[in-house]
Amino acid sequence: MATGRTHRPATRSRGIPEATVARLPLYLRALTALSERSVPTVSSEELAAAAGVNSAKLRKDFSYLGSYGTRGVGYDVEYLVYQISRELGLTQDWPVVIVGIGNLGAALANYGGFASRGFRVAALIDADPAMAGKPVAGIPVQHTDELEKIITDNGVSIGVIATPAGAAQQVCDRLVAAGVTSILNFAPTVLTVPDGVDVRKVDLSIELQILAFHEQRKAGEEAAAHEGAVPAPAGRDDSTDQGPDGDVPAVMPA
Amino acid sequence: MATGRTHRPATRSRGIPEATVARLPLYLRALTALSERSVPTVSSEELAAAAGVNSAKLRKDFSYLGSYGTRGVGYDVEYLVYQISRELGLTQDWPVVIVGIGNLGAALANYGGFASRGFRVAALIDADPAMAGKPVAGIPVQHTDELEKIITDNGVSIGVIATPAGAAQQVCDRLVAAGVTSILNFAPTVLTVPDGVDVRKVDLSIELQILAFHEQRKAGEEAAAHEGAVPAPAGRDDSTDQGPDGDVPAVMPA
DNA sequence: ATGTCTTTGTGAACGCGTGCACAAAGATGG
DNA sequence: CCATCTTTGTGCACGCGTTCACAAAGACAT
Repeated sequence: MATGRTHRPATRSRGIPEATVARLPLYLRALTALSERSVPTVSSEELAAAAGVNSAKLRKDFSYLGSYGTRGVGYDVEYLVYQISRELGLTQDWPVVIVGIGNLGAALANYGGFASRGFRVAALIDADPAMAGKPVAGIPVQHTDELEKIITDNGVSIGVIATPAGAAQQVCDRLVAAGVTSILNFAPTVLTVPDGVDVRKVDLSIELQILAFHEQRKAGEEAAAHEGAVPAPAGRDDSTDQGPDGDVPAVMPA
Repeated sequence: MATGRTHRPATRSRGIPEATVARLPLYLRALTALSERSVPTVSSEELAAAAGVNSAKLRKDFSYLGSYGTRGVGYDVEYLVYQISRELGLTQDWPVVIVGIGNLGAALANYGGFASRGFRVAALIDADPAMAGKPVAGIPVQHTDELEKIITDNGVSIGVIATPAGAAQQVCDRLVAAGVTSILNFAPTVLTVPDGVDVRKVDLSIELQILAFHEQRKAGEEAAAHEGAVPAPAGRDDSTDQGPDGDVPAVMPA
């Protein structure tokens, strides 16, 4: 996963496990696709395949919501779409603000997945005065000075931070002070927030590093297998010989 | 978290738990910051605070890598930076390709966090012929026809998919067929890949939906607390009265 | 050299998440 | 109305991850 909650606040809620909540949007997407194809019912097996999960897990997940299936038949697609939407809170409108309209912020503003699930971009905010008034994705960018007013006027409770790392904590503090209680953070920083505020982070660099780890491991195992030797004790990949390990630190720029 | 592995292949590797691997980049970032401030050593307590985790967890994580600390003193910052970098495979160069140069793809190409950790953008690929040759982030966009050649010529093993959902699986198949074994997927789709290929996904819409769930829960609890009543048995939020629940499905567009 | 003090490294307990396997439920056909 | 067949819902066991709590290890002062 590319994300992780910070600290773990009141995670477990009304008996619905966090892991289940994280999968509900996946089910919802698969169900929406079925709904568009006018499929009336679906079995746990089929839906699980579409969502890429185990069918037993899917059934257990749904059991936390209630008994919405019919034995011998499956689940009613439309009904389940509604139930999951309601459980996730998508039957209401969620105004969000995006702070930091750089490349990423602009991409987020243009992202269709936001609007299509009840999320409405209420405002775009940037610290650069030159950006003010300039429309991005059809919405004029506003200056950071307006942040507090925008939050309160629109009743915004969800904020998206797409600023450079250096500005993220400060922006976060202002968002929280103004009333935001959920934050989606794209800046590569650990945000500190008071209790009761949820933070989820999306960190592109971390995702790539995790992939690199597994990639390196795969390369190491393959090399070992090719040489017909026992797996190297620590999985070193000395194919690019840089001398023995544990020598000069390879420090990275930023 | 915004990400989740698909299916769970050979997760556990050389005894390093997946959860630990996912945190190593976090530690690395904190350590790099300390290194830049020329801090020679750091205790597990300090570093844990900087990374936003529990100190016991951090020590246990490090114990999987080896005994790199000194009791009574802490960890040598430079040495630890090197050890984690090596464990993550960041001491070598990882050429990556980004497929789908829309708003998001362009943002990724410009993202500094890639280059700064040993990841090199080897090529940008898009299906739109009009994009071909156009430079994005200083790199000329190439057409999808060149995909296979680019992969093999550059020895690319990591691919980033930033295409629309409809094209993602097809692009994924071609990447895998050409030799890519790790994929970072930004398209809102479940990708199917053969064994031995790792997929991590970043789904902005899912992250927001998870936040909305907790946001709704918070709102519900607060309302219940204000009325001095027992918490509603199922946490319904009927403030926007739409009649009794379980009625008309509120289907979403896309 | 010896004692004290700090901090690591880890054994052990606990809780959550996952997956198996099956009984219960309902549909469907005779 | 009964038998059969499909599919759900869940009890149970297992394994991973987290956290506590403490012994061992080393630095440092005397």
